[in-house]
Amino acid sequence: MASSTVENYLKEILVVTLETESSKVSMGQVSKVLRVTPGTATAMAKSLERDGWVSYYPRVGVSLTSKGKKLAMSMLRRHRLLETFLVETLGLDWSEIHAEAEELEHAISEKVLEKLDEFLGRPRFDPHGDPIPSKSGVIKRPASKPLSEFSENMSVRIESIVDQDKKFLKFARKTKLVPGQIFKILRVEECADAMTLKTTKGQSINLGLRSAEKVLALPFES
Amino acid sequence: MASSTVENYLKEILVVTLETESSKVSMGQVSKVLRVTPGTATAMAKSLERDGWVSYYPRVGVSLTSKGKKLAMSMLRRHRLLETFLVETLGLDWSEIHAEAEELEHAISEKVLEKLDEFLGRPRFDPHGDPIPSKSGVIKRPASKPLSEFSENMSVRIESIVDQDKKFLKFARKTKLVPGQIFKILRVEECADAMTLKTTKGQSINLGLRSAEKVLALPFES
DNA sequence: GACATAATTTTGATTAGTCAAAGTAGATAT
DNA sequence: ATATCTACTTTGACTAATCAAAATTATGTC
Repeated sequence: MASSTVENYLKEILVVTLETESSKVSMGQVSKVLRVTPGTATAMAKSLERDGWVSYYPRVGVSLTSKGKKLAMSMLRRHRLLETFLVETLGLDWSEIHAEAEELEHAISEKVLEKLDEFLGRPRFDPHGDPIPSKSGVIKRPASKPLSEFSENMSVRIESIVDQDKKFLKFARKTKLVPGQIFKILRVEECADAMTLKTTKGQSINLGLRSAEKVLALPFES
Repeated sequence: MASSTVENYLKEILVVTLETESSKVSMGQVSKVLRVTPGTATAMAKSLERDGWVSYYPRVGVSLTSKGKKLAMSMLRRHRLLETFLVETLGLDWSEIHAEAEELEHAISEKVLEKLDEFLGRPRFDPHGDPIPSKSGVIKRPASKPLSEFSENMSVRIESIVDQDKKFLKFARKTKLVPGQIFKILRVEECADAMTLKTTKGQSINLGLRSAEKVLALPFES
């Protein structure tokens, strides 16, 4: 049985792996995402390796074993299903579900999760638009890319918000910058580090490119 | 912040306090309900006292401080609301909800609990018929008593099942020995350690007195 | 009152997870 | 190629929670 600490390490290692698209995650990254000192991350890497969750390459980083990946995927599934439940069923605010799911995901059993999945109608995406891994651990990542990479005059459909920063999430919500919404890219000003979007209803939003990197979208054919 | 171990100790101490109706709980009882060795219970009693959750009287036992009682009540509330949710909303089996709620109760926040309470329509009793403490920690214990203490020819209304044993819960469910049901006590045979009940529909059930002690009921005036 | 028994406490040890601070190894720059 | 900087590892220490087994204290019996 993995402790919830182990579950957290594995989940975060998986998330970083998916984000960076490189199989090894450095101890620096691990210690940063888990908010522990580097020494702690190293110590943990060793015991994760001892228990067969990861391979540890000193001074390079860790990569998930298949056993580790399986558990990490299952954690991601729990997390995203719980977030869906918290928003859809209980009506919690979008900006607070992450922390809540973070706690609950370690306590919910496979059995309850299965019932919850059924109750929710087996959703395939969470409220952020991120895909929910299937029971067998398969995850379909749609070919979305950051808003910052689209060019002027394209229409896009928001897919997900990568960032978990509370303030940004609140802003995103207020401006309807949420999964499913359609926008047209009015202007992209590389030199001014900004872009302008327009909703289908004509409202326009100014977005720094830094923030635009955090919003994934698909091209939208109208 | 109390660890979930502390939460468990306090909750179980509260449950024993309510059951035995005496304010001090001996270390023997504590070590039994929490399935730890006596030495562990003693060590824990000291640190619970250090942190202001209980008063510890060496060689006598512990009693909850008001701070400890408050947290313990809140745990009981979480537990019972979660059990209600697991049965009512997710349709889990009566016999498996206890263990599930035991895990989830440490992970659910006040905010989510509040939303859950609202979603469930602010129930006042859990699926076992046990009262759910209010947010402020008030609990109404109905004046029910064990089936074994009723006499022949009385009609009773089942209030709750004290035991958490899986097999017994399954049996209880099958024979409709569940909260709300009405039975007539046909016979009580102290010497044979058994009693016979009859449902309103005429079916009869044989119950050992040992088991009858675990079923609480109220006299029922028809 | 002395002795056996049961309950409780002490003691010594272990594991998981953590930090601070000192040490080491690679990469980078001059 | 040497010095420096940064990332990583090691070391030593701490807390929470636990157990096993020895020591202690009540309790009840004769």
